[in-house]
Amino acid sequence: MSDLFPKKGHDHDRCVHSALAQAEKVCDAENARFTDMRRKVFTLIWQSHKAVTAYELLDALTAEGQRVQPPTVYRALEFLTELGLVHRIESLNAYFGCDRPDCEHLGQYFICTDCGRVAEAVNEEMSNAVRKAAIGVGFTIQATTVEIKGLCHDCATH
Amino acid sequence: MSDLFPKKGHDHDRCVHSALAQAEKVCDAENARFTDMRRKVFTLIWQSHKAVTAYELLDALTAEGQRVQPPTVYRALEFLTELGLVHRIESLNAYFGCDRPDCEHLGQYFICTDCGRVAEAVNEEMSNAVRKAAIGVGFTIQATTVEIKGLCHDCATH
DNA sequence: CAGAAAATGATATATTATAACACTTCATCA
DNA sequence: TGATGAAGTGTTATAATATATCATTTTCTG
Ligand SMILES: [Zn+2]
Ligand SMILES: [Zn+2]
Ligand SMILES: [Zn+2]
Ligand SMILES: [Zn+2]
Repeated sequence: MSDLFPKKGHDHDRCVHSALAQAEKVCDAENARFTDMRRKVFTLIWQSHKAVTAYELLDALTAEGQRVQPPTVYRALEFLTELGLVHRIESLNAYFGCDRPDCEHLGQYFICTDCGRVAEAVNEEMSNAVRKAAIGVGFTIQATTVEIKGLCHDCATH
Repeated sequence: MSDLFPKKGHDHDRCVHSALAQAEKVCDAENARFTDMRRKVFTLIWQSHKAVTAYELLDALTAEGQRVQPPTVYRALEFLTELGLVHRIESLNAYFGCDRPDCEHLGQYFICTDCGRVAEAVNEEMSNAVRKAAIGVGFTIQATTVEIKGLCHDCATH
């Protein structure tokens, strides 16, 4: 069994650090500005491996002393999702940080209903099955979302 | 290529009629009451093969002379979705009628971004791929949603 | 028919998201 | 370097989606 969800007690600061570094790189490559606000929102999203709602981010910013309004958060989220640094989980109305922003995004997510963590899958077999199903019915794919809810290995076994 | 979306100019009254008959049967089998309000909401959802929002239903009911409040619509939707007569499309916050309420629901949907129609797929290969991916990462599935957006065959070729 | 359960009505409010316009910051180039 | 336009953020208002709570009505059961 491959590791999809990070191990308990992993060095999460390292996740955040690495995510920030990758984000810098992506922004740089895209000539996009990784402004203070965007960095703050991005960092807040990366506080955990859970998906976080726009208003949770708003509250967190307020708690930090920043008094921002919804549009500010939604603009940052729009920027980050368009660059693929953050993904939106439709069934949760929530956002979480992509840990491989440089890879192709297949839109496949495992969502643990117990611990709340989200993990992105990159599974060719699923993509192929979707593609094949589409061809079979004459459908031209623009975007696909696969949201799989259940129990992560940790939660299922503890 | 198999037909997934109904043909243009098909006899939609027949879709509605058949859907109502199936719904009656399901409710009967489940000892669930297919009340006037539930039937009205169900019928409104079946006015097209598109997904429809709760507030569109509310407006339609109002236009019919019924002055109902949001909870009334949401209750009907909850009832119908729990019985599998209606499905919720997460990425649209909208609901559409299941045309095979007696089959297993795999949660696979094709959504045409041009004409707005939704079609439910029942594709074992996709399900198997999802199941296999989950096993591969030690994930216990509770529910899966596959929402595929793009162009239906009609819209792609016209 | 009485009493309990289920469904709906009604009011209020919570949650999620966007429109519109003003102001500030930043990149660019004359 | 400083005018200029584009990009980003602030601010206010409001739209769109969804639920909590309690009152009333309808239906079922005995
Ligand atoms: Zn981590
Ligand atoms: Zn978990
Ligand atoms: Zn039809
Ligand atoms: Zn179409």
